[in-house]
Amino acid sequence: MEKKKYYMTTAIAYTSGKPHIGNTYEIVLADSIARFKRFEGYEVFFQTGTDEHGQKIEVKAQDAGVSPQEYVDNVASQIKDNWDLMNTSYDKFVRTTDPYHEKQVQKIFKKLYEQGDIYIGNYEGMYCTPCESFFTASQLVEGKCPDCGSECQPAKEEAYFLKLSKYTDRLIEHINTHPEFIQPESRKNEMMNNFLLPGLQDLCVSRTSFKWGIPVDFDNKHVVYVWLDALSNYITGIGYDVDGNHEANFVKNWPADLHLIGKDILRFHTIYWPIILMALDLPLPKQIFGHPWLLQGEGKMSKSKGNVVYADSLVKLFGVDAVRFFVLHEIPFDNDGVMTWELLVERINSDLANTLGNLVNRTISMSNKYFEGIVNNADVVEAIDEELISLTLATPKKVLVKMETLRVADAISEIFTLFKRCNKYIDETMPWALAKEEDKKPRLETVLYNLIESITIGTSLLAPFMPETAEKIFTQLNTKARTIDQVKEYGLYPSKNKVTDKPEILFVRLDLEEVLAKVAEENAAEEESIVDENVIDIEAKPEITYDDFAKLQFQVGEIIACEEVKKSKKLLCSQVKVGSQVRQIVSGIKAHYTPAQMVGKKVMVVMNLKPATLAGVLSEGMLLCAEDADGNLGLMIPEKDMPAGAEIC
RNA sequence: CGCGGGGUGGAGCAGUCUGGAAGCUCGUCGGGCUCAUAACCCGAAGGUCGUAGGUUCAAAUCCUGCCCCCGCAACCA
Repeated sequence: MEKKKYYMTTAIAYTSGKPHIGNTYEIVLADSIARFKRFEGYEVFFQTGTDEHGQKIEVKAQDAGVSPQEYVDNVASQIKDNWDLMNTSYDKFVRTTDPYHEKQVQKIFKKLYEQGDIYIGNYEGMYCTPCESFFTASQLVEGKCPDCGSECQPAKEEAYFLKLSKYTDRLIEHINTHPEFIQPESRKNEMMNNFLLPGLQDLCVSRTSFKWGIPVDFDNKHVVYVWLDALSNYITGIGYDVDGNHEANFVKNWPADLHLIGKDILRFHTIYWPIILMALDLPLPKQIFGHPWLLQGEGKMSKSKGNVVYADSLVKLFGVDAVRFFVLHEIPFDNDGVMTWELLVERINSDLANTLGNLVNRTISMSNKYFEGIVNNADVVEAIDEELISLTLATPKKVLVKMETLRVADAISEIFTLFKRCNKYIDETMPWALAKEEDKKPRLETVLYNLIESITIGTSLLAPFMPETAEKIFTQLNTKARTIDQVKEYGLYPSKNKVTDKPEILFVRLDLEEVLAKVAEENAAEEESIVDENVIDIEAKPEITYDDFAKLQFQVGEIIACEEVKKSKKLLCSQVKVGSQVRQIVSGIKAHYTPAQMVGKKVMVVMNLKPATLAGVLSEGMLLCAEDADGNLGLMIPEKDMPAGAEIC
């Protein structure tokens, strides 16, 4: 019988830097689903990879003093190593710099252009020269660049656009008739209400402001927009060909059964990607699942907070399967999960060491102690066995049901419920008491047999999530993983089989204090290595003339009053005395100064900036601050006391 | 009235769609057991399910107002 195919992908990872545990979560989640589908009998093709083009990478490479290709080669191999470290069973690792991918993307672009879905037009907008970026009128902040604040000029640039509007109705129709298309469902409403129903603007799908991308082959000034490039990997990676000479893999596997992605990029996958596919006349993927995020302690993990955790250091501390277990178990379904060292240690101790590890250990120990490791089903059944057996047989179905809707955390919980029941069964049957009476030996054999059988079935179900641990348990029990059909039958463990005589501890109990100490040690070591790099390089702006400079008027201002701007999270409104006049100036520094701290300070003010209204409050100038890499702001204050109004020149 | 998520015993969560005795894990306290990784098993304490109203025989669950927290967006002159 032909196996049913299952094609799934993760998002491809952007190669701007080393992946942290949040990125790693996605690949582990995907891997568990892939392994489980294989267990269920599907022929799975599991694709992942890296997204390697774009301005950001061009800039990063420049900063690092290497070519973009060298830069992405390096990061891509880090990412791949990371995926391998987590023991992920992908079938294909795509890189968007792979020649076959680049070639197909060029062909896709050309095809869409030739059939009129991509047209050349003018990108009209406000152009910021220093940033080399276009902005729409609504993005601009009072005529200034939202990124750097410099003056933007209305400008036109030749660019290619994808006609989204043409396919909007079809997409809305598809989403409405396929409730499983966007998951979880709450995300579907978000996409509908925010983007689709208000109407889509055509998407600009080419860039001329940087070079690191796939060139448009019939118009070399342009490179293909990174998202068009990146999304295409889902078809190019399995051998799509624009001219129809597809590889067998594509014919077999498209459409994808699942795109697993982070919830932040749902818009690209549920709107742009389906439209691209419609334009290519290809069927749409069956399901797009936007998974939640793994947060660490207080707030998101971020480099600036110094609390980024990388998979490799976690693996070093806890082992691959403990990390896999934690991220899978801790992220429910449509809520973000939180990671703290306390939670990590708690989960490892209570679920892995106590419930599972100890269960396997005590069971094997008893087998050795009472029967030299020989397991035998003497078939001396008592009523008490029924509960264990029926739960064991019910568990596979429960797990299948949870996995059907990708509720991985719930599926794992079902398996651990079974292991807990096994522990209880030991207390109920009291093997050590049976061992004291010679004529109870057959009953004792049966009890141990039941335990080993239930553990074998539970472990077979656990294997997709914790493959290494499952393998260890099977080795200790001297048996193999059951197939999907074999877990539905009780009593397949062969009688007279011998378990290992020296069971190894599967998971060592951890001491929170020790773990925290190790973590602190590692952090300290890392900080030392970066401590002397406390300088910042920013992107250079074009040279200006003295005349340009002379246009600016800076003066010392004294803050005589300051209050928070209502309805705003970041803004403070200050009354600033400059000479004989008082200016009202709004600044985005609430996070760094309280109104009380502001009052009395003599600061540097840009006087001749066009007044603007921020959050409904008039601002007649700008207070200058220095900003560090973490976004901390410090006001510029004259080194000597100067009168309010003194010119800065 | 920008969009969205959330507020359930000390901590972390499920339950809310499809009203019908408030559940899980950890922690605390008491007990049991000794095969095992001070583990395992049993029991107890602890919650007016954010708040104020409404619908209902019955509300954590449905409706309305309000308060608080967290993302994103917008403000970062």
